[in-house]
Amino acid sequence: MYFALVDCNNFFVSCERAFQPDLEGKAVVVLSNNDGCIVARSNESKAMGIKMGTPIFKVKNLVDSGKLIVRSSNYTLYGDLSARVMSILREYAPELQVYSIDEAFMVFDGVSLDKVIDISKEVVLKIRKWVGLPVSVGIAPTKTLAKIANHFAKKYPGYKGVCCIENEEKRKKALSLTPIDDVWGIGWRGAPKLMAIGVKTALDFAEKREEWVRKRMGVTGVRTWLELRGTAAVGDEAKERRQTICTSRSFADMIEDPDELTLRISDFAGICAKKLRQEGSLASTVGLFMQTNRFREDLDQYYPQASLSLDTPSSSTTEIVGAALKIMKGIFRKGYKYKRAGVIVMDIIAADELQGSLFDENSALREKEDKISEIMDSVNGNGRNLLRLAVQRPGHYADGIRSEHLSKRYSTSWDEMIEVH
DNA sequence: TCTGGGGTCCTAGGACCC
DNA sequence: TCTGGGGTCCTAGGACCC
Repeated sequence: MYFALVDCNNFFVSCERAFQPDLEGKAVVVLSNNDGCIVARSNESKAMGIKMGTPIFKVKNLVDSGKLIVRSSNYTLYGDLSARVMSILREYAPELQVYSIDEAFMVFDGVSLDKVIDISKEVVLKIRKWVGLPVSVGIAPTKTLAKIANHFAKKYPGYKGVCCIENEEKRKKALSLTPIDDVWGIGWRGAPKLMAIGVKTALDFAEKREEWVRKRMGVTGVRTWLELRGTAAVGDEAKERRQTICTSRSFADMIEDPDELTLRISDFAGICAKKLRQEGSLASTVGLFMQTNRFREDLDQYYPQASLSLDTPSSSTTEIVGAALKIMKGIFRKGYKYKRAGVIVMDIIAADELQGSLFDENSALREKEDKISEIMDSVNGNGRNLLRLAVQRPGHYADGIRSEHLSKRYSTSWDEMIEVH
């Protein structure tokens, strides 16, 4: 059994470059929602010492002097290119486990190593040619080792994008060259503790005894330990239905006005309802949180949160929005400046699992609402929110989010595709 | 002045029950 | 006033991931 981890290099930056080739070879970063901080870096910007998560204002002088190029995040574009990559991988892999927007494990059971390597090489060339993105592949008997192999494939051009850890000798060599904080599953909090007691490389860690690991790092630590030793212990997390869906944003400005906040929260709730319907899911509980600006120590802080159970699991926009606003009425306090809020839908079940409740007097109304929601979905495609509930001001959501360096919607808008091709 | 968003899993501790 | 022990369930918070 082999896992081949396919990972797009500097994904968001590479997506920008795919449609704007003059960005090749330059230091480029992509910003988070709201143009807040850096969430993707090209190799050139990494080499300049720019760290993940840096607030953009801290490198303002580099931007102003033209040494660093900035793009707002364009999730429509990234989502579209991701889908193209995944569909190519599905042509080659007997089983594909999509791990995130830019990563997937191809799972090969009973396929020879030579064949796995050949396929991986072909995948690298094909994605480069057909989607325009550079990808790397790491092959190994466990996912954690595949991650490490992938790291080598990215770091050393000699591998031409494909690196394989297939025997004991290579495994030990690779682990001895991997710092403990580069290991998947060992976070930035855990690594310093391990370093302090002399565990500096992945190999140091893998050679500890199981009880030693369990005592210090619990069951998750043991899982990583097993994987590093060649025993697969990480399952397919993506396969299961999502258990919560959250839509949250920071606001460009702080909000005090409850009417204003009502509009934003309605938007978030509406997006949650739409995501539920897209997945064929229903939520039983709706949660809401609001936060003041934690960086403003001069202002009073308030971080309320609460949730509400629905009588019947639902994915209706009106019901989810209604619940979120009801919670808001309960936790809103005047006099605070809110910087962030979010709606979470929880206790999710499959829509076809729902047994009609005899006590649900509103089932006819509910059916009608589902139809209304469906119509809203079909009209609201492509990010164009034309039809909304009365409470949701048209186009309002985009108003509150800063996005000053946005690339065009190359892959999803006709006008802009014509412009490119 | 400006500081992301969306997930999962595990654990400790409280509530409650017998 | 004393005040066991074990089980389950729930929740908050920590830690990790991209």
